[in-house]
Order: sequence, then C-alpha cells, then structure tokens
Amino acid sequence: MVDRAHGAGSIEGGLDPVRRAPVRGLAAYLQIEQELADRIERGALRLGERLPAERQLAGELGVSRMTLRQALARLEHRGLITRAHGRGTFVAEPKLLQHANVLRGFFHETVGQGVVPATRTIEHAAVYATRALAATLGLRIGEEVYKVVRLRSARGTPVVLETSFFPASVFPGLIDLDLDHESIYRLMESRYGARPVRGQQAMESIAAEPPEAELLGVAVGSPLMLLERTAWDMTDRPVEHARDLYRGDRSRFTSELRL
Amino acid sequence: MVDRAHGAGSIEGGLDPVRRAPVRGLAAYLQIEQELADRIERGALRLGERLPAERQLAGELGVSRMTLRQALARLEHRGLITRAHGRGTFVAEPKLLQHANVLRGFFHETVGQGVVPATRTIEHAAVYATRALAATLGLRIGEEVYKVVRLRSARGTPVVLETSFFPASVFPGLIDLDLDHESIYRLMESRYGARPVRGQQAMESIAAEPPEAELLGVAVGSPLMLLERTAWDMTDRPVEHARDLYRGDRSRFTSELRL
DNA sequence: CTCGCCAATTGGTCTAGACCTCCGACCTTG
DNA sequence: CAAGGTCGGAGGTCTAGACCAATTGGCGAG
Repeated sequence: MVDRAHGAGSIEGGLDPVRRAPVRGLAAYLQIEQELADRIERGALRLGERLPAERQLAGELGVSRMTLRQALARLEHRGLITRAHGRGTFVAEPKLLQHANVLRGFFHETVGQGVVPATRTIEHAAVYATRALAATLGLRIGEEVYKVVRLRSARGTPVVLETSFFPASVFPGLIDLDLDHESIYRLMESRYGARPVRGQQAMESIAAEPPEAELLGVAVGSPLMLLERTAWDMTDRPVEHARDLYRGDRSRFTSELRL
Repeated sequence: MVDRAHGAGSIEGGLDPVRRAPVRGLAAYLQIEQELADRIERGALRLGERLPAERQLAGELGVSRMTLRQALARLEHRGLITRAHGRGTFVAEPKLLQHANVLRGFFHETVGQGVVPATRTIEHAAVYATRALAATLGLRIGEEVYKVVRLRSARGTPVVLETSFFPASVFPGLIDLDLDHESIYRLMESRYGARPVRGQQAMESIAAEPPEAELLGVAVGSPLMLLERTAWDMTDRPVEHARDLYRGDRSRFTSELRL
C-alpha cells in the first residue's frame, strides 16, 4: 500500500489489468513503467494491442492521470508503445536489439540481431608503439603495446577484420589470456577494472587492399568501411585503439542524433 | 499573450530572465525549451551557471511548475542542463563547435573547417511519395513530396551528392523558393517554423554507380559513403529524408560516444 | 445510399498546490 | 574548534480537475 518514494497519495493497484508487485521506495510511475514493460516484453500484451484509455487505466491503478502519463511517456521513449492522439495507446514491437558494443553508439545491424559472431584470432603479439600509436594512446614511443587482430564472422561469412591495440601498462599479461573464448571487454573489467566508457571514432569508405580482401573474402577494390576508434575508461586513461575493416556489403551503421 | 497550442492557462513571459518570442500554436513547454536551449547555445547562459529555482522561474514565465518541468526534462535529456536534487539546475555544455550540418552530429572534416562549400542544384521537383518514402516520412503513398538533388563541392572538387525529400504538406511552396542562394534549413525555420532537431541516420560503404560516379568525378566502382538520414522537428514531425553520397577519398566522419 | 456534421472518446497540455527527500549553510553544543 | 543538529531551499513526485485537439462512428439530411 505504501510503496512510495515520496510525494503524496497512494497506489492501490486495485483491479487486475495492471497489478504491480509493490516495491517500497520506488516511484509510482517507475513501478508502472516496469510492470507494463514486463508485460509487453513477456508478450502478455500483444503487439498492436490497444491499452485501456489513460483515464481508465489511471483509475484502475489508483494513480492520477498525470502520473500514469509519466510512465507512458517513458515507455513511448523506449519504443515499447506508440500513442495516437484521438485513437489510443498501442503496444509496439519489443525491440530487443542493441548493446553488446554499446560503446560504439552504433549498432552494427548485420552482426547484431542475436547472431553470435564467430571470432578467429589472426594474430596476437606484444609490439612497440609507433609514433602515431603512442600519441593516440598517450604513451611514449617504443612502449609496449598488445596487438590483437581478429576476424569476426556471422553465419559463416567474414564481416569485419578488427585490429586492436591495448597499452600493456594498463593490462599487464592480457596477451597471455584466453582471448578466443572470453570477451576482451569482460576481461578488461573483471581482471583489470578498466572498462571503456567514452570513445571517439572516425569512419571512412575505402577500397579493399589485397591482404584484407583475402581475409574478408571480397575482391580487391571492393568498398569497405574503415572504422578507427579510441576508447577511454572512467579515469580518462586510453584503453584501446582499434582499426576495424567492415565488409561494405554486410554492414550498415545506424545512430541517433540530436540537434 | 495567447500563444498556446491548447490547454488552459496563459503564458505571460513577464520578467527578463526568459522572454520567448511567442509562437502561436506551439506548446508552452516547447517554447520554453527552445528559448532556454537557444540561450545556452548562444552562450547567454554560461557553462555551469545555475538556473533560477524551478518555482521562481515558473513564476517569471507565468506557467505552472509542472509545465516548466516538462521543458527542463527535455533539456536534460538533450544534455543541455543537469539537475541535482537539493542543489539546483545547471547549464551543461554549450556544444556548439559544429555549425551548418550540426544535425548530423558528425563533422564532415573535409568540407567542414571554414571551407564554404559550393552548391549546384542538379534537380528540384515536386514528386509523389513512393511506398518506402511515405513510410519514412509518415505520409500516405502518393502524397506530394519535394525532391532536391544538390552537388556540393569544396575547393572545386565535388564531395557529396545530396538527394533530399521534404514533405510538401509541411513546407508548402518550398520548391519555388530560391534554394541556390539560401540555406534550406534557414528557410525551414524562418518561413515554416520547422527546424530539424533530431535525426536517425545510417551509413554504408558502397561502390559508385555510373550516374553518381560521373557527377562526383570518380571512377565507377570507387568507394563511396552512403549516408541515409531522416530528421524530425520539435513536434516529432518528419521534416526531411535524405540520401547522401560522399566521395570516399574526400570524406571522414567523426563522432563522440558515451558509455 | 451517400455525404457531411456532430458528439463521444482519446490523447495532449496546463494548473495550483501538496508533501517528500536531498543538500548545504548555519548554529549550537561539547 | 570540531561534531552534530536544524532549517530553508532545491528538485522529485503526485493529485484532481480543467480545457484543447485529433479521431471515429453514428445519425440525419439530401
């Protein structure tokens, strides 16, 4: 009954249409958002189905319409519902995509969608930082750096050739770990406590040169997407610089923009 | 005085701190959002500066606190302000290094940097929306759409071939205006009061086909960057869909990422 | 039967005020 | 002088009700 963060009023959650498991201390609109999101993602509310009108649903939940609308606004922003003036509120499709490489902000559509990419390590070695690499990673020239080249495939087709550089000073011994069966990013976090949280990237369209063309299984001169990126951890230490070559015919990068 | 979309009450905009240019028909919280966003981006509100308390600011604006909070929530989401429980609301970054193509979030490095691109209009006509275009712009199939194809060059070299579509219902008569000597985006704002504020884009690396190869001055099969984008205005109306083809050897797109 | 208008329904916006929690400055106290 | 409590101001949540605008379906007029 008293499952409020703060504020006046009370949640009753009376009827059946939406019955939250009361969570003490969580704001009413967040509880409602959570419950409705669960129902949608579980499929309890079918795609395209119309929700009860706002006034009615608010009544059933024992909250004011404005409070319910706060929850609905968040669900709409998440893409779980759509609202149409004069018509009603409808369940949208559960968008399960995204996140794996959230850092990129981009979503690589081909590899994405639940398809687990196969990874083949082409090369991994400790090398010495060149002038450009040292500048990028904030190191001195000649400092030790781990280089990892991996070919990732989806559904048996090579999609991207990733060449990554990690500063050895931040990840000592990383090169000796089992990189084939464990995500590098997971290892970064679990063993070194350094996780990329910020990045800068650049994209270019280039023609495939012989070495990468062969690995990616395309003709020399085919269009590739070159994605160069550098990532920093929470304390602004550079943790990775990478040069990724995506097959043009297997890759599409999307992003949202503001202003 | 009565510059309302709908709803009760009235905006007075009394004191000086925030004085909106009243726009008939635009919701109060959107007007406030716009005005505050402008001030922040113009630098009239300095970085880190504290805004007046919500109750005070709402009073000065002649709106209720809940209405003001709607505007503040949107500004916070856009990253223009930060709010701290018990402390206040503060101006975040002015993030205004980008200009003309700000919407893209990307900075087209080659064309960017002070170089004023020359624009040549290849085609401009009123056409009818195909199925795909209608879906993208939220129109009915066959509805009128303005198509504008422009070739932009920097330092005498063609760089990008832009094909844009604008819904005629939003910009009636746009096609008859002087698009060669006036920015389309400026016209959107000054004559129609619709400015893109949000976008979704996708990038692909493709090979040049004969028509665009000739216009861009590259060989057929050369790598190009295909950038498809759709933009919405503040009221979530689609205002543009574009398909841009950049020369791969003259373009590099950079972006910042979080998380 | 068709067209157009009207009314009910639904989401969109707004209000005025209430109580809660967090934060920080200030003051009291040991 | 340091520790701790108090209190005012800030944002966070919530309400009950009002009017506006888009949509839709039914009903009446032609």
